[in-house]
Amino acid sequence: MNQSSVCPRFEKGMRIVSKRWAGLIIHQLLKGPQRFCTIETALQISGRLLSERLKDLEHEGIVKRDVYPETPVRIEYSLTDKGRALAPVFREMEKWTSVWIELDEEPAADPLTK
Amino acid sequence: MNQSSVCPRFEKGMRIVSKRWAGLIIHQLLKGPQRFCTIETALQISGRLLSERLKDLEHEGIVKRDVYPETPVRIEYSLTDKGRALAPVFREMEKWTSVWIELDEEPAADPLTK
DNA sequence: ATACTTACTTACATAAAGTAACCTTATTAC
DNA sequence: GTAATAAGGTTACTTTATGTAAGTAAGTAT
Repeated sequence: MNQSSVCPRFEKGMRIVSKRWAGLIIHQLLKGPQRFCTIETALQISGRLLSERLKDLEHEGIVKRDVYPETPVRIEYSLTDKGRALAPVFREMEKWTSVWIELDEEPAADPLTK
Repeated sequence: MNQSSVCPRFEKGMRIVSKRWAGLIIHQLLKGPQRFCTIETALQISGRLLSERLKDLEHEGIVKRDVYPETPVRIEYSLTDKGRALAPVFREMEKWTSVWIELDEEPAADPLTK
């Protein structure tokens, strides 16, 4: 007895992409393949969660993990076709945020911006 | 010293919209104004969380709450302009899920669908 | 007065996220 | 050989968010 009127695929997709950090990680990887520490620094996410989330996304077929046995070892994360197919979603999201999102004064470092 | 390379507006927007249930609620309201119990049933979300999330979204200027003192009282939730402006994001998301999301067999109620 | 409906709240258990310290493999520095 | 550094994690622990169930408040309807 499923009362839900929401498309189950949409629901599942939303669960994957809107999980905390997942969207920002994908958005970051849309800029190109990157290694662990680069993403960690860019998003200010902890290693623990980045590791966990990258595993989730790899498991969902959105992220690909490549090991280059150089010295020191280089591990690059990139998007699969499925991941890259999310680009339009994020483009629209960027449009929306640039029009509708205001930052509450917070920087406190540059009073001239307000 | 903000090392983050992500646009703060994008980050903030993502936090709002990708919070658990927020996206599904907005998507649901894109179909038109609805009352509490309708959303509750459609999304299979608990009253506790729906109440909390609607308040968040109202606070962010995405959702509007209208009280009609009928009998019994009717309270309708709808999207503001800011909320409706998210439509293209969800359209792209729908496209992505319809192409890339597979449902793992789960229904168990209708074996003919597999 | 009692019951019913809608729209919430409260209280409590569980799960996820955040933080910090530690581990592993390899490489160079002393 | 021992220490120090670096990448890419993992473990242990605290805090916050989510899920579940039961309860409340206002306004009828009987």
